[in-house]
Amino acid sequence: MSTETAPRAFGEVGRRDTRQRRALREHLAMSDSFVSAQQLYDDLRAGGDKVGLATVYRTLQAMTEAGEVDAVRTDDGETLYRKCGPRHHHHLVCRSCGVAIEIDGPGVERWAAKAAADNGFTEVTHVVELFGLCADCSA
Amino acid sequence: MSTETAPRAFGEVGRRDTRQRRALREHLAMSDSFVSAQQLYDDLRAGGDKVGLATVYRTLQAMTEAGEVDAVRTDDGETLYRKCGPRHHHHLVCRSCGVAIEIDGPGVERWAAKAAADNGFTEVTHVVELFGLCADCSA
DNA sequence: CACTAGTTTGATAACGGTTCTCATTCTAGA
DNA sequence: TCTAGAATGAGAACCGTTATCAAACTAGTG
Ligand SMILES: [Zn+2]
Ligand SMILES: [Zn+2]
Ligand SMILES: [Zn+2]
Ligand SMILES: [Zn+2]
Repeated sequence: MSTETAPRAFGEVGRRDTRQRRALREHLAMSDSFVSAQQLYDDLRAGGDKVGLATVYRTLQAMTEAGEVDAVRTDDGETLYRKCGPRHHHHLVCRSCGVAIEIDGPGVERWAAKAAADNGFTEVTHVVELFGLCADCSA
Repeated sequence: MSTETAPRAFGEVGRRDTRQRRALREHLAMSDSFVSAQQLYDDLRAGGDKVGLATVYRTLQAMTEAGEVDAVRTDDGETLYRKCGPRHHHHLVCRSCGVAIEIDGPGVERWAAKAAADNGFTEVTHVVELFGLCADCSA
């Protein structure tokens, strides 16, 4: 017998619980700002955690695919990551400090779906993000 | 006297009318699909136009800043360009062939503005694009 | 038409963020 | 305690894009 069951063990991503993944998850859980992989790498190192840059990138990518974190692309091509709530939402992100607010747009979802249907498009995904300067950074 | 007036001469971008810029503009005017700089470069070369890659990038960037063309970023980091109508609009873009339809979303504009205001954000811009498979590519 | 100042071009090097490589380390279950 | 194989990390490779800078070209001027 001994049929293999779901291999998932600890965290959501991957099957093994490593010091590096724990550090990353903890760091992300503490912040409500979007951060880049580089930034995260620097922060972890500064905090005494020994992590490789490749691991940061790999884990972040895996977490994104697993839906554990959200990712947005900045105008200059950097990808920023954030631990978000589980429901579908969009973001209002500060270009200066990265702080983000989750917002939902029920109308946007409907609008997107209708536009897709009206034009015969299938497998449509939408990218809907707001970038600006938060109250603090506006001052 | 002889006060300098607006230096703009021919096209919208830059002040000189060159063979390369003409070729680029013509090519863009003929297509309603989004294309990458690389693609554009290959197409122009294949069509007999001698253009340098740097020039394609430079011109496309300038045209984008001037509002002469629209640009969207794909998931894999490429920037695609398209000659669009003058009014503010969003896009429904085919992931496979690049063909795009201009759509407007009055509700989206209002929603974005309200979210920004409600949260004290200033200088807010929105990125709202729909990606899918067009009717042809769906088959 | 000839001349020239200053813009534009293009081959190529450099850049920056991200992904790949692969030998070594570590985890989790037996 | 052992071990299979998952995970790590230093550095190389990658890839779209931008910078460099001498040569070519444009658009006025005389
Ligand atoms: Zn989110
Ligand atoms: Zn801010
Ligand atoms: Zn457009
Ligand atoms: Zn809009």
